[in-house]
Amino acid sequence: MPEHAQPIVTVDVVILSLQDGALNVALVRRDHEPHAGDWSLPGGWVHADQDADALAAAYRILAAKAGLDSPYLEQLKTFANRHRDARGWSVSIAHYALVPMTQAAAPQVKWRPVDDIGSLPFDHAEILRTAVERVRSKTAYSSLPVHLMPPTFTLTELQRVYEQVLGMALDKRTFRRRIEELNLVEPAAAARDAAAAHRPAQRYRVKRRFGKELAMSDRNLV
Amino acid sequence: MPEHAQPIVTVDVVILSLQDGALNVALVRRDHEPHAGDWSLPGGWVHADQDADALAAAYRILAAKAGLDSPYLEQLKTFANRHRDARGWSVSIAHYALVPMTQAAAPQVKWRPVDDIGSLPFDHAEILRTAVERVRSKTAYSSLPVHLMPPTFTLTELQRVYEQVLGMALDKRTFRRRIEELNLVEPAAAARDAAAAHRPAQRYRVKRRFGKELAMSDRNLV
DNA sequence: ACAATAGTGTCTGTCAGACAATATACA
DNA sequence: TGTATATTGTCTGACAGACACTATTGT
Repeated sequence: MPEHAQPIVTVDVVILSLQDGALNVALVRRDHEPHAGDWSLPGGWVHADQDADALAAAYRILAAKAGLDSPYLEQLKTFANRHRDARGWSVSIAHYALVPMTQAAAPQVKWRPVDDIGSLPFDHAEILRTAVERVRSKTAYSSLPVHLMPPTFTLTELQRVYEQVLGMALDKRTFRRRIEELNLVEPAAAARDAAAAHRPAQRYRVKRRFGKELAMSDRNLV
Repeated sequence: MPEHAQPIVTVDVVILSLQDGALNVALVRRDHEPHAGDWSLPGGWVHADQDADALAAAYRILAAKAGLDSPYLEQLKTFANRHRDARGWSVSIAHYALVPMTQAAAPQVKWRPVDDIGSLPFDHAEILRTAVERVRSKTAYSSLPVHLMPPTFTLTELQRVYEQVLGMALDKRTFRRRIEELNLVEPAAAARDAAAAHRPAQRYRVKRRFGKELAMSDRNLV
């Protein structure tokens, strides 16, 4: 067994969703010192007796601290050094989760735009930056943003979400060609937009096999 | 402080190099139980008193257990669950390192082709698989494999290394166009190939600013 | 018919891959 | 000159981006 003092191990989760047309992160108030009462990323100790692995711990934290479920949760990176927590050498196995924009969080959660965050405790600002970079990078060549969508959506709505995540305009023709190549969505029968003074859009849903997976493109989507 | 039993934290390093024209991994014999005497990935406890962060621990392990230095060492993924080590819930912050094919390892190191590994202790086979996947993936759109090269090399040699890492043939014209676009290498003056009955190749070296960095392409290299 | 958004057709410049032509060593 | 590898030129099919045209709804 180890001869050296062992580090503290925690799991933190960057929960991302769309609110008011912008990528937002879920923050919660810290229960304990240090930084008690400050808004921070939800996180917690590994519960060795109940968490099978780090991913399970992240799902537990997502549910317990934010009241959310996620169709896409994965490990981001591990932040481990002697400076990030004044209590000593500590390890945060950081994860990130995408949550559909229609899902309601627990009342203690505050959503904040990822590009307009004040300061966060520990190295949570760096963890958030890393998560947003990862999401933007994956968005460019995969179906990642569909996990931010409601159960059915139009292609125009999906394109808006890609644009909001990437922060840039996309060409309609190219975007639709790519989505078709990914073989990602199928028409959601009979459900059409509410009446409006223009042609209604076809609504789509993500094909079942991409429920928890990603469709990857070998070339860039945008 | 934590109310729950804390996991064990280790750092493991997947050290990759080219040997005999194939991607190889460095294995060492384990000192201690469990699996004492078995060949495994080099790893060890975090030394909270001397390692500033996980990356520093990986560099320490690279030097101390394999006698190597690496121009490219980064975090891979963290393997954390209750099953990987019979002693209990444990965390391995896994890293991977590329080492130039000309660098000699310590005598206790055994190089093994990554596609022909027997069984490895713990989940080291899975860690190795993940590392090789990552390297192949990054090779497709970045300059990663230059860190396997000796100080100077020809473009043909560089192409062979890309091909050996990816396991597929590349088109010469396309490859050279991409490398030029990356603005990655510069001619190594006056150093030309040994005499041979054909035109000698220009030798190149990696530009200084890519010594520890990667050049990324926005499209695929291959 | 008009307005507004959805959806599709198509042109054009760019470029990856293929392949050929030229260059430069030594024998 | 012949052989072998290096290096560069160039053709062609594919396709991303641009843009316009058609489709479909309510007013």
